[in-house]
Amino acid sequence: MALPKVGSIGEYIREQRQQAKISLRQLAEAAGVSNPYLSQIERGLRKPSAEILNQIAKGLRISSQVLYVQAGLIEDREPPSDVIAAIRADAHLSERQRQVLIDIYESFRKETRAEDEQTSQNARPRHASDPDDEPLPEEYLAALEPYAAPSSNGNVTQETKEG
Amino acid sequence: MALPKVGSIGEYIREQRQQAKISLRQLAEAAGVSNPYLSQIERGLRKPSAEILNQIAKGLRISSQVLYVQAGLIEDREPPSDVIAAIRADAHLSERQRQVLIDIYESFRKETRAEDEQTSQNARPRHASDPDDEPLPEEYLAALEPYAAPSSNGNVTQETKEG
DNA sequence: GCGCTGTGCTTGCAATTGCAAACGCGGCGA
DNA sequence: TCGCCGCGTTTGCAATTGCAAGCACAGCGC
Repeated sequence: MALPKVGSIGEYIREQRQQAKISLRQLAEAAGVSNPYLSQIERGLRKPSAEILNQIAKGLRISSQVLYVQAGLIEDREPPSDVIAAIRADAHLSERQRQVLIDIYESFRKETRAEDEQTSQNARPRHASDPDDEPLPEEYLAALEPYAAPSSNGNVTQETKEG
Repeated sequence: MALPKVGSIGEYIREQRQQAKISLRQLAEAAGVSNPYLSQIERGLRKPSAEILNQIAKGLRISSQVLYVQAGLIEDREPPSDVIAAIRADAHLSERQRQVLIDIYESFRKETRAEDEQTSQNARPRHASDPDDEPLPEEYLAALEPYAAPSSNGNVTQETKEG
C-alpha cells in the first residue's frame, strides 16, 4: 500500500500540463520545483509530498484538493464538498460553532452514505461517552430548538428515530 | 515561509489527541505511524508528509482537509464562497439536511453578530485560546438523528444512552 | 527495596525526497 | 557542417522522513 496511485497522479499532472500547453520546465518553474523532479513525478518514479503537490496545483491553476484526491491523499469520500472549506473560511463563526457545523455536516454525510468500510480494530479515539464532557453547550441547542423540540425542557429525549 | 505552521499543525494534532483522551502511542498505532515520529510531529520537529497526515487524520477521526488546512497544505485559494451557497450546492445532502444546516448556520451568525461584532474578522481561526473549546460532545448527534434522514441506516448512536 | 507497566522523549540508521549538474535528442540559423 | 537552444531524462548527492531500539520518569503491586 506504499504507492498505489502514484502513477495516476503523475499521469494526471502530465495530462493537465499538456492540456495547458506548457513544457515540463515551465511548469516546474511555475510550481517552484526542479525540472528533473517534476519529470520523475509525472512518470510515477517519485511520490511528491503534499507541499510539492500544492505547488504543482498552483502552477497548474487547479484545485489542490482535486490533486490530493487524485493522489489518494484525501481518499476520504470527503468530497468535492466545499461546505467544509466554506465553514472554515467563515470568519464570523467562532471556533466552536465551526466545529459544530462541520461535525454535523460530516455526520450527515456519513449517514447519507450509510456504511463505512473502515476496519478499526484498535482505538476508538473520538469522544466515547465521556463523563468529563459537558452535557450540551446551549449554543447549538438553541440552534437546534426549532428541530429538536425539548431543549428548554431540560430533557433531550432521543426517541431513537422511529417516533 | 517554508515551514511557519509546522508547529501549529503539531499543536493542533496534540490538542485533538488530548481532547480525544488517548495517549500518543495509541494514536500512533491507530494512525499507523511510530510513536517517536508522532511525538516529533506534535512538537514540530518533523514535517509529516501528506500520507502520514492523512493517517493521523483517520486516527483522530477528523477531516483530512481540516488537517491539511492547518498544515498550510491547502491554501485558502479555494473559493470561500459563503457557507450557505456551499450547502445549497452540495448534492450529497438531502433537502432536509440542507435546511437543518442552513438554519443552524444562520442562528450561529445571529448569535455571533449579536454578542460581539467588534472582533477582527480577518484573523486566522486560531482556536487554542479557548478554554472550553471541546471538539464536540456526541449527544447532539443523537439530537439530530430524527432530522438526519433515517432511511437505510440503523447503526448510528443509540449506544450513547444508558448502556 | 525490587520489578512491572504506561507515558513521552532521544538516538542512530535505512529509505526517500528533492535538487544541481549533465546527458541525449531534435529543430533551426549560419 | 557546426553551434545553439529547448525539450525531457538520467545521475550522483545533501537533506529529510520515518522507524526500531532504547532511555528517563512516574505510578502501582509485591
